[in-house]
Amino acid sequence: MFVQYIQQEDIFQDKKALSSSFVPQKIAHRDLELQQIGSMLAPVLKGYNPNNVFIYGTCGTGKTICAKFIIKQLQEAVAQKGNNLQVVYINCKMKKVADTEYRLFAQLLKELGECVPDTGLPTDVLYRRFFECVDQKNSQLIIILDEIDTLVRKVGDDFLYNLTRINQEMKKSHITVIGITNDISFRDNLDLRVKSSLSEEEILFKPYDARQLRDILKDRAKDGYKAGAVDELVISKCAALAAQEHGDARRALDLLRVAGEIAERNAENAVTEHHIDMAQQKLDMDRVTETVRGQPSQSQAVLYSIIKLNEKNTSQKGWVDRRLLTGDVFDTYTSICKTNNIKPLTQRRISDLIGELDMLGVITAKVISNGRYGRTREITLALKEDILARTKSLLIERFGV
DNA sequence: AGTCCACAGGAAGGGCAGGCGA
DNA sequence: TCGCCTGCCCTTCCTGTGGACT
Repeated sequence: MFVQYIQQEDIFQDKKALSSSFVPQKIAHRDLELQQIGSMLAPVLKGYNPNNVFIYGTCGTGKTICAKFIIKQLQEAVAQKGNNLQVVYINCKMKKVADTEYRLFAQLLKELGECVPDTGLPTDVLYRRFFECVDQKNSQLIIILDEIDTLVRKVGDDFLYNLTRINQEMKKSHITVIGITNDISFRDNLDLRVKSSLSEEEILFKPYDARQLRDILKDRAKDGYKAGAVDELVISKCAALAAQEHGDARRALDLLRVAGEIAERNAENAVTEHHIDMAQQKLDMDRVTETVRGQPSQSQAVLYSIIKLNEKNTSQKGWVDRRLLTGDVFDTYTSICKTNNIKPLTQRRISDLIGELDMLGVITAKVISNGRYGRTREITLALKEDILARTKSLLIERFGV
């Protein structure tokens, strides 16, 4: 069964180079930004304390990769001088890892080599242990908090205040925070007290254009694919598609990699434009179905009721009020619960679940006012036809027709 | 100008599971 | 074993809201 697979010629040279988390030797079109971050962190080399740095920019603009790239170089330079520098990278979006204040500090302690239980300790105990651990190390500590806006939105900005305040109490060490966020207005929403204690520096990453994406893809394809496996046309197409998605380089790399996987699976030795189209479809499909599958059954029931109502509305002939409102969704949801023997949640909770589905990009929910007929949310599905059909069949499997 | 609707969404707290230390 | 702590999911209660209607 595997003979064919083994005999088949590999089109990848180093697949890791096509992953968005791979840090390349050279980062194209980010010279200025790299220089800015570098100069902000450079005081570490002379034993001074750098300011906190905040990096803003939409998805796939190279924020994380640039931060990691500079940190790597800084670590090498610091090692040459014989100073002490520790770096901890934490993605605040990682569920069950750093999505609460407790988990963030538990994770920081774990990264510093301390043993901490996942739950059970009072948060102030964790703070004390963290403080003691950092101060004992007698070194500079750089904490990179990726997607920091997610955590602030969830638990508030107190932890940032506490994190920066620790510096005032420590005698031998110093903490620098590098916050990375997609939310341009992140800083404006911070508490004044936090803003002043952060005294941060800011850098904005602009989205890549199609030409810049093409250069990035070319570099990566050179490392990732064997010679002749991808041509200029294929790369241009990937770049153009990703440029439409707000210049997202991560998306461009995913497209290029998945297209290669599809070609490989079809036993072809080169990636074509057709493979890119298939890759795009697959990426969209995977994102949605995985999201839906990972939701709790109550959320799935809410989504199913939205799909059912949407279908009912579009199948009706003549003029009908096609708007889908929270109340309608709740009614359908309760009947689905009834037939499936699930205890229905309250309307208040369903309102939150609708908001969560909106955040996930599966639906769009806009608050509207119908005058004396009340204020509600107008809900529309945000799925393409083929993905909707797949999602529907997934939910039918779960709840029946 | 005031009323009213159908919610949105904030705040508080309950119940549960699970860990720690005495 | 018990009390205290955590996170998480949920309910209950409440105030706020925008615009059609009176």
